[in-house]
Amino acid sequence: MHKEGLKISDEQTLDNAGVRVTAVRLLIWKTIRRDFDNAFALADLESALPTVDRSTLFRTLAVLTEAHLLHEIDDGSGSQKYCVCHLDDTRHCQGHIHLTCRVCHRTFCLTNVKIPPAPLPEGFVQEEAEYVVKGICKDCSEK
Amino acid sequence: MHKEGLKISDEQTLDNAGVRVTAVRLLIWKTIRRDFDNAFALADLESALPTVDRSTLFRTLAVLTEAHLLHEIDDGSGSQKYCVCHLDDTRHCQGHIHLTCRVCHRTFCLTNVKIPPAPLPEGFVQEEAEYVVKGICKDCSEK
DNA sequence: TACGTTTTGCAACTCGGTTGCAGAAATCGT
DNA sequence: ACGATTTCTGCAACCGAGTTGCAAAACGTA
Repeated sequence: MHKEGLKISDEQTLDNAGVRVTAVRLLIWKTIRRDFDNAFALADLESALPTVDRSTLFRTLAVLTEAHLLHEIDDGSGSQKYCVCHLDDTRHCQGHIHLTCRVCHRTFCLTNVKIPPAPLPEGFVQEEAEYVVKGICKDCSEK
Repeated sequence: MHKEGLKISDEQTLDNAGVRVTAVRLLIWKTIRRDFDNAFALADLESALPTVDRSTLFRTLAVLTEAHLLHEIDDGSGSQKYCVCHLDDTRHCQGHIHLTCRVCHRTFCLTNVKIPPAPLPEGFVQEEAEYVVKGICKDCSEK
């Protein structure tokens, strides 16, 4: 079937995820895909799309997150980050660790490095976990 | 030596950590020790000490953190949390995992559960790490 | 006690996030 | 294609947490 090779349009991506397609949403989604390799904040999207209102961007990010097209990252920077989910299946792409660089302030998803389990005390019911490694990224440490 | 048993005064705790002792700082430190078993936010301290100005609390928290009497936790709640360092040695008590409860919003330190190491990509220089488990704590899940 | 230094309180401000509401756009039924 | 209904968008205003400049108060030191 369409495992690789066949690319679906951005319109279809939204539609498949159950997101109603509008002109503004399509513009936002295309911009995210084009401009942001790594995690980005609402403010980043704001500068990339100065014509669209902040509240619309905010609400659209919520919609895309809800639809599992984005996932949220709390990298400790004080502002919520988002990242495109790069997994084939539509299930939550949570559970991987994130890297954040103290110098360039970029945050990366290590989608293939799952969070190692930790021993929890009796009675605590785990729902999710966040594992963020802070340090200096390859690019910045080489300079 | 004084491993257990001998308790030092709050004044001495501050002094030993290199924090200049003032009436307000002593009050703040005693309040933190008395009222907060778990992680607390600036806002919590504010309600516990309505007589002291927010900016003073804020700056004192920074001083205490700098002196390694507190450590900062980012539990994803959107507000910075602090927790008393319970280790004997004065070295950074970082490196343990934290639990945060979705129901009661309390955050706990698992001081004896170190963050399990994760494989990092070539070139990334790790400095610190944050591992927060989100879920439901014992108290809340038993209800 | 008088001096220089540090701390504190006040006020104001920033920044990211969030909401209510009215107009615009999309959707639906005919 | 049309109006009616629903949803989305932009504006404006607001919120909470954090942060800063500055003058007054507290400290410590001769």
